[in-house]
Amino acid sequence: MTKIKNDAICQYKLMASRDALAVIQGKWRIPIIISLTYGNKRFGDIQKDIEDISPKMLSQELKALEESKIISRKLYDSMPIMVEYSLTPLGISMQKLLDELLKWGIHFRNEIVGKKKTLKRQLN
Amino acid sequence: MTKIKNDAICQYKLMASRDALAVIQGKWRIPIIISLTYGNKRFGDIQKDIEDISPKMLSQELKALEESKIISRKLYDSMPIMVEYSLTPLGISMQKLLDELLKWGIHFRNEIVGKKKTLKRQLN
DNA sequence: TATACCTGTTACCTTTTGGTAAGTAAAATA
DNA sequence: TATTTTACTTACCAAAAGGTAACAGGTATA
Repeated sequence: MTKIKNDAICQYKLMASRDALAVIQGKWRIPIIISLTYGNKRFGDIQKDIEDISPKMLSQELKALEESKIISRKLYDSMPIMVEYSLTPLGISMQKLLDELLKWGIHFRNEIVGKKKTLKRQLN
Repeated sequence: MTKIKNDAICQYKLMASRDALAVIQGKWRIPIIISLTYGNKRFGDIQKDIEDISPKMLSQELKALEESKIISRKLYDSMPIMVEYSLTPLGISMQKLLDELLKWGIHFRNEIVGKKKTLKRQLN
């Protein structure tokens, strides 16, 4: 009986994880979201944060994130054109998930790669 | 100055997220890990949890997770051969990350798909 | 001997993801 | 007039990820 209940919970969790993964999946979406947690940014700003992303991939992934309602795009009709990207409330709601991802990424690096954590203090 | 510090933290976080993503990436690894949080399991058990995974993919991803030290494989020399997979301490250390991933997945589904959360109570 | 169980493997193919390089459009500046 | 800036787009290609179907090898059971 507990087993059956466990199975149901497991199935539910598997479903939820797949929903989340579908949005997160790929090499660039999480980095883009992280970049935007440091404030609204323009296309070129994100490119500077994520040094090795090509304009093609950035444009493509920004569109996907917009469709998923994670970010929003605002066009300013200024001198040279200006576009600002920002996190939506749904994007902001990923904060804890991102924090845990980062924490674990650092933990993993320390365990496996064995490197020291020099910036640890700054991350409070 | 705060900006420069922010940039450094941002770069550090981007690095950590990429470390984590490299391990998590793909359609099947997170589901496999979730399945194993419900106890040690055999090849066939995991296949039953994750209905649409093929033996090829399961075998391939189990190997990858073993190499990343997330899971371990134990062979029992019994009647029909028996192999048991379990989470290592490093795998167990993903629990909070998984919890947040699941929480967000449910949140996302409620926001976007608009479905009701019937199993919510059972997930404490 | 034949069949079933368990844990995979192999070959082959399709789809998705990502990379490179070049180009575009509209306005402002030299 | 030519160049710069911003924000992309397009065409083309390579690599990675994933799917399908069949098979394998060892043990136990009918």
